[in-house]
Amino acid sequence: MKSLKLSKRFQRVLLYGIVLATLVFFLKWLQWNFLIIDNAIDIYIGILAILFLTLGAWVANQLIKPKTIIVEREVSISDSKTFSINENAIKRLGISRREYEVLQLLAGGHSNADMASELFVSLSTVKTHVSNLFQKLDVKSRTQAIGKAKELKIIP
Amino acid sequence: MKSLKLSKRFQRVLLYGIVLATLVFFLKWLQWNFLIIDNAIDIYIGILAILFLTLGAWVANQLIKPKTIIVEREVSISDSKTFSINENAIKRLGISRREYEVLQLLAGGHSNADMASELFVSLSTVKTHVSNLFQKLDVKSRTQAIGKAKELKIIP
DNA sequence: GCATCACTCGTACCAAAGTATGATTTTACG
DNA sequence: CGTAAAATCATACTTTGGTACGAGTGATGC
Repeated sequence: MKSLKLSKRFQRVLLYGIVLATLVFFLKWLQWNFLIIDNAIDIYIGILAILFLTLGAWVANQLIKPKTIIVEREVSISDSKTFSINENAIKRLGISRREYEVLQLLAGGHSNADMASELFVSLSTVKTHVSNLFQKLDVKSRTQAIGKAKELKIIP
Repeated sequence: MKSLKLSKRFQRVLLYGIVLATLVFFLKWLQWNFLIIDNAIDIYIGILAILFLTLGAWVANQLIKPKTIIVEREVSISDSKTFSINENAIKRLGISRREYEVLQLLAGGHSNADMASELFVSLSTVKTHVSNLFQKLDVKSRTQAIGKAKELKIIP
């Protein structure tokens, strides 16, 4: 990467050199021509001035470090993107994998029967998981469970 | 603001004009001096070139528009501060004041009996409100009601 | 091999949630 | 003043949620 950059910079410097050389030849030619016409040196100087002025401007434009103005713009990020699961809390409460699945469906508004179908288990199994969850979360209903789970950042 | 900017720009242009005029006088003086020395025109041209090259570079440096880089900085804004109640949705769904109170307690994880105590009404009244809420929110359980109400930004 | 844990399922029972219907009282508005 | 919407309550009923207890299975690790 760095060698490439140096090489590019070298190429640019070479280009400037060639341009300058060409310019010098052009000037010599101009000088030769205008020497014939007397008192035309002012015109010659004018052309020369414009040329070098332009050249200087161009070179400066090429070489000057871009003046950067950094504008910071606040971007609102919804919590849904910022959210990260607090796996620590899950472990601390001793919530198992299956129980966590149930918790997610629970928070999604599914009934026990729905979850049973979704997870291919019986209704009683789901009830057991739910009951165990309530004990671990220290709540007494699914609505409270949802609230607490969100508080603990267990679910989004 | 705009008049100030224009005035500043004008001042700058005026400055450039003065510098140029001074330079022209200087050149004339140089020309006068070097005419005495024969074949010294090359030196004269060299000085002239360097002068204008520098001038061009300087002018370019002054005039180049600063490149503006907008950096978007991600700033997390918590939803709690961003949140505003969507009263429009409440009206659209025809949710009454009392029903909304019930909805808030509902989302807080309270049971029907709890809400009855809290609102000083009977259990059946709460049930009626809850049932009406479900119809208006088009859901079948309190957990779904909470989810939908949050979706619609009716509750935080 | 045995203990432990996660997962599964069943039964039984009670509490709570949810529905349906009807009725009364308040409140707000033209 | 009358009326419509909101709020209240009751009763009866069905469904769902939640608890308690027991029990079988499979995987893991010492």
